[in-house]
Amino acid sequence: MARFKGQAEYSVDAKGRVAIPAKMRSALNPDAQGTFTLTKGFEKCIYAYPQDQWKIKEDEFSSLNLNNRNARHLVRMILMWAEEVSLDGQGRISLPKSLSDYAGIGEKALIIGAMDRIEIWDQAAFEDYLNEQTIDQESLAEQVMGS
Amino acid sequence: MARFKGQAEYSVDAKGRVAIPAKMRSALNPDAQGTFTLTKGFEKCIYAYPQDQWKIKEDEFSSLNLNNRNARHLVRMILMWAEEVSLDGQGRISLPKSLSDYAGIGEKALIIGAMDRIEIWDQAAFEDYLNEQTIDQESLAEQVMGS
DNA sequence: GGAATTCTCCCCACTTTTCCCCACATAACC
DNA sequence: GGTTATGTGGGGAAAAGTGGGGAGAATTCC
Repeated sequence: MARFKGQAEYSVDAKGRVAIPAKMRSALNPDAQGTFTLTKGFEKCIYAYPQDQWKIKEDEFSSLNLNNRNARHLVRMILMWAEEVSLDGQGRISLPKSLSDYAGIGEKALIIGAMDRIEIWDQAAFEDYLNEQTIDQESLAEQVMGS
Repeated sequence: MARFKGQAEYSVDAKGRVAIPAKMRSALNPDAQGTFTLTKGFEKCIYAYPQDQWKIKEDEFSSLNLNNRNARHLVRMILMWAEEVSLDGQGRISLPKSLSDYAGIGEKALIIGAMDRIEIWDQAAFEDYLNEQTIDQESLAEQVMGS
């Protein structure tokens, strides 16, 4: 499994393209064939799953009980925003308008590696997100990971 | 497991490179392949985990439930600052700008061995840290390690 | 239905950064 | 005292990031 980490601030050009950092590209599983599935993040950002990881997600969805109304809704919401994109010769992807609007992405994007996915944030939106977090990292670590 | 100890004061060159003390290099597990993952320390310093140690950390993260908002935030905060670096032919690593800014690293860095990781401090910042510590080492030992 | 326009994708070119290698100085060791 | 290992500095090749032009497909408009 590809494990992404690190951050980078890259510019979004007039055509809506962003480069994926070389370090993350090299962490990609060859199976992913330079293809990502983009979708809405839970926070105000875009999630980019490499193709091989997305397959696993899809399997999870199909294993849900779709007789349950909430499950149906969740899957619908996730899939309706999902879009497949590929790296161009320069290692960039182009962001679909609907998603970049949702994340409020302007001229500068923040690319963050987060384990099995890459997150794409607008720089200012990410700062807002940080300011919203009231709990400090030390207490959080204690709470989430145990003592 | 590699166990680092000792300290050394090394200079940071114009390209942001610092040497890792030969003693610590030789304490490295061959599995680490001369590669470290650097990340933000809780104090104002950089943590450097050898690759084999970092793998263990990552396994912990991936076992967390990422449907939980706090867990997502924690993983994001930790991983976004994580960066992989390798020793060059001269036994140096180059410090990413984001991390050396955070730790306030100038021309002189203090390298400290701390069990499973190496800590990289700015010399002046470390002195400040020492001055902030009000409790003396003896009482601290008593408090932390028991009688 | 055909022409014009827009959009998408692929390719080329330039700039900056990164990485690798070589060279020297100092210190440790035999 | 000579030799080896360690720390420091810098030059140059290669890769990464950025921007833009142009062919082809899709869409719109008349």
